[in-house]
Amino acid sequence: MEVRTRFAPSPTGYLHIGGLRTALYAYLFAKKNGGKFILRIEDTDRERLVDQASEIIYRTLKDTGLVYDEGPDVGGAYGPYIQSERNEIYTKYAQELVKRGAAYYCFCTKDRLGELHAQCEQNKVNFKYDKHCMSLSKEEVQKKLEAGEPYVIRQNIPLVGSTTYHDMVYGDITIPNSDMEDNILLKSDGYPTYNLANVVDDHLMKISHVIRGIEYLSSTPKYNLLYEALEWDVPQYIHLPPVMRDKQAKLSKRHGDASYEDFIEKGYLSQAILNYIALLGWSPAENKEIFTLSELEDAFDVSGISKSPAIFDVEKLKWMNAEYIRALSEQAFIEMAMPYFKQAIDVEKFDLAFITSLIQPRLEVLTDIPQKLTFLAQMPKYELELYTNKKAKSSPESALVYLKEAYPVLRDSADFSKDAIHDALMELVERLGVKNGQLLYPLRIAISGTAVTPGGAIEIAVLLGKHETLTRMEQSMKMLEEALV
RNA sequence: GGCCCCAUGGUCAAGCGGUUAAGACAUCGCCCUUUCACGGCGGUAACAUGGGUUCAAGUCCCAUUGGGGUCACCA
Repeated sequence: MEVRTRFAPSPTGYLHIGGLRTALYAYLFAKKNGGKFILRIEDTDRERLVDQASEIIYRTLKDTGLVYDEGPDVGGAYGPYIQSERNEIYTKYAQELVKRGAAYYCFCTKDRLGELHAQCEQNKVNFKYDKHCMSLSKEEVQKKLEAGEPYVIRQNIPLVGSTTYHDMVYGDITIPNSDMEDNILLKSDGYPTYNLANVVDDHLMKISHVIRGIEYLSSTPKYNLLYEALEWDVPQYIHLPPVMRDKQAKLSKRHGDASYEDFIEKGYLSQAILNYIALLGWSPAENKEIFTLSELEDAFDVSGISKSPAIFDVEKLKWMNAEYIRALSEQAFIEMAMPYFKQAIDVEKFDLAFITSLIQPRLEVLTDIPQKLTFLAQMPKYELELYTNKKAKSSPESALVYLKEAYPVLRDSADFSKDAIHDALMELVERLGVKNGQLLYPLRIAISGTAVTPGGAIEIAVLLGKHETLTRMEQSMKMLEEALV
């Protein structure tokens, strides 16, 4: 039988990191097994719909490379793939379930349900619908229906016994039937609830493996009762442990936790995010961490899925992101970095390839680029104390001495290439009989005005060019002279 | 609270009855070095607790504790 998995988000906002991981695993499982990956939009809750949320889902899946074989915007043989367009189907099966005695019409008002709730609370017992409307005769039901009374259709759960199923990661799960409720399958607005819709759709769309969050682990027996009532084959189940923000709380929109798009905005690479979340709750058979999507497709296996919650660790994501940034080709890096370059410098004035060679290995996120380059656009005001560095044996006094030595060397250097400057300055170092740092450290400060720069004095001088380098040195020497009088 | 699930360093995790209990991130130290990174080398750091089973338990069973999930006309 062909493997078919699905990702079935509800369009209530951006795509959350946990949701993305679920999509990833469903995608990987399908690809690993030569199957199909399907996208289905679950928009039966008309009140929680968020405009454009579906488009965000399509876009994110495309950006990350999680290409779905069937879906609302790409079509397929089992559509429509948007639940709100499938209402007749759900109604039909809800009625079929009633016919088979697995469901029943319920006309209870909100008021009566409220009373029931209150009673249960008073008696300190768990609320459970009391099957009140099950006692209605066919004729009574028919009469109410004809009178246009609002109704829902509820699942008829057996009062005794228990239901067991096998989950591919959690093993056998058994739930006493008495702990399940007669949930609503079809709402009074005519839309189905998840309880009905997921079963009907997964069956009709021939989903072989249901991959979803652990929040469904204990309600799955209810769905299986529905499959059985309809005489349908129950799919395989793969429930996934949650992605946590910390030990206590799940990653959630409500707490302002970052979404996929937030991470992109913060300078993370799509593939780094994907790679990182792949490892959150799953570990490969071989001891390896950096994977391309297609490598993941190959390596993914259910046996590596963990059962316990995984805490999202931004520090590790940062490290992985840095790995991905470093692995970028020069051209690819420049392309991705361009918007950030433009924030800090005039890109026409600088050798971007050279900047790339300096900055690429020093980056964790793309958004760090501007602050690392601002000193190039304009010489910052700086404190004399910057010249003090114990390891380089540098002080404001020594700085002035060596700057005065370096100035003519640079001024007279016809060739201002990296090699030429390097050789000229090294010659000077040798002539003076000092350590590299004694000369180069203050030079770097003098032309950058910055404690930490991507690259040393020589690289920065090259970047700045001869004219700007000499101008900055003159200014710095002047400042030192005035301060050291 | 009922029911279900889970439990190895700060974090992700390997381990599937016999190991000096991997690896990665983070952290610390050293080396490299003109700052900062990168890179290299090394260190600190874990089987929640108590009972069993067994010649032998991180690995199996039970309990306790802790954590998560669920108990909607939400998914």
